Amino acid sequence: MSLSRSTIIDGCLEVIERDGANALSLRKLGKHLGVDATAIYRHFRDKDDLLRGIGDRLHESILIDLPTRGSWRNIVKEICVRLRQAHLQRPDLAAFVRSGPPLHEQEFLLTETLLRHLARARLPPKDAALAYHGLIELTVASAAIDAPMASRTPQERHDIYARWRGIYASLDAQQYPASVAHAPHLYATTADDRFEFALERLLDGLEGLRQSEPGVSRQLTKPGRSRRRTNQDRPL
Amino acid sequence: MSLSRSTIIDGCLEVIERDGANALSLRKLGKHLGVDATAIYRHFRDKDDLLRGIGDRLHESILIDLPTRGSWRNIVKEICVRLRQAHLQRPDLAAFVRSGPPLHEQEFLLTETLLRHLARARLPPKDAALAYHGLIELTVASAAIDAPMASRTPQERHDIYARWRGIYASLDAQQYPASVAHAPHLYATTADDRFEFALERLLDGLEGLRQSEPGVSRQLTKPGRSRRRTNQDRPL
DNA sequence: TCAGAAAGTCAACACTGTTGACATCGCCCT
DNA sequence: AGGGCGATGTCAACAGTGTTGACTTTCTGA
Repeated sequence: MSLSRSTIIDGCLEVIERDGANALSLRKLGKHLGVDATAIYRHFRDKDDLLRGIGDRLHESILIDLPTRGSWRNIVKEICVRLRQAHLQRPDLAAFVRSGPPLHEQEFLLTETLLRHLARARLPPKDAALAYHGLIELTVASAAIDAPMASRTPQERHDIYARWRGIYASLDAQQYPASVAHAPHLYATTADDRFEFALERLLDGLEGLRQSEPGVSRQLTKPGRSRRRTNQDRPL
Repeated sequence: MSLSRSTIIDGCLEVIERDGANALSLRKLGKHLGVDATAIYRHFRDKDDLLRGIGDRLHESILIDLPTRGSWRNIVKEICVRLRQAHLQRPDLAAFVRSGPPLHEQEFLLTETLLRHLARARLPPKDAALAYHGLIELTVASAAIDAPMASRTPQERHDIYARWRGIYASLDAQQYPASVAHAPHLYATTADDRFEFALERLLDGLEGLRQSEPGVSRQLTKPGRSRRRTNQDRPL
């Protein structure tokens, strides 16, 4: 039936689109492709390999047309936002990223790009590596948490968030004063806004690690935690 | 055999301790408890219910003996570290946290405690709520990512990380200069250290949102956080 | 052309969560 | 004390999963 890694992954995405990611089984995929389920094993070592392939496919969209000029902060943010976007589309994607280091070209390119811009921000190499890990973890992870919600309609999301807020608001004010007081603001914005808030704060923290330019007076960098607000960036 | 929700969860933790979390099946659990597998259905509606029970059990350890005095920052950090620890023990735990708001008393208490200390740090309520979401996401999520590694022996982890570093180090230096340059620092510390780095940076960023004490000269707070409005609703 | 590799098929294995029918135990009420 | 009755544990079975080995077909390249 002229199967190939590429056409199989196409089929996966169609099945996932239709039945959800959790419902993807090899037998169902085989039926969808008009092929025996085990034929897939001629192209992928096992299901993990297949899922990884799906992951790589989704990663392709992240780096295309990425602006090469602009503040390091904006570009890093853009990468993270896109990475999150890709992961939101396929909830279970995190399961593979989770399990290991980059194995495909797209992921290597992503790592490279991220590290390059962190170095451009004059983060010491060690900090740049740690920042890379932190950014990836926050991004991928928050996507994994938000994915189930992303698959619902905006109306459903709104209702669900409202209900959750209500749960907090109706707690016993004696026992849970802070929860009641903050209830109006919990789940009050979109999941994307919440992610961007955390991402911005993480980036704020990274700003404090930047080394001053070699030839310039270095009194600008404060040793402790500064809340310097350097790059005033426009929201891409 | 005098089964109960509590003793079953005990058995779960023992099996998980021995065979890893992914290997927990009802039949194996039944054998461990000296009981038919399906007897568990007399106490839990289904496996999800059982896993939720395990989750709640693990959350119990987070707040006990939590220092009540100390800087908001240290306490918040301690909560997050403990929360991460709890989640690392049970990889699949994230799947339920993921799916919703607090459902058990332990989680309400955790939210309350976290919000209280964020308010004590003089974060505006709206920011405190967003900070709460961000801290939870980073913590739970990073735990979900690191969990598979946590179930291995230190020696195995060391070897695996070394291999991953090697992958980056052996990339083509022309095409991936930043990756090669940073290779020695990638996966160079423990996952716990990487998490703490990201957490510290996030906390750094939160420091910048603190309001000055009412009676004190307020020149420390910068007037405008211009960037806060991103205003574009992402489609999802 | 024709050998040999690649690709697809089929049956089977060892698992998984879950359900319904059956047996048993212990507790409450008269 | 005895009768019921619900809670609990047992057993067999179902539908589903990923995966493997042996078999057959198809295609390619020397």
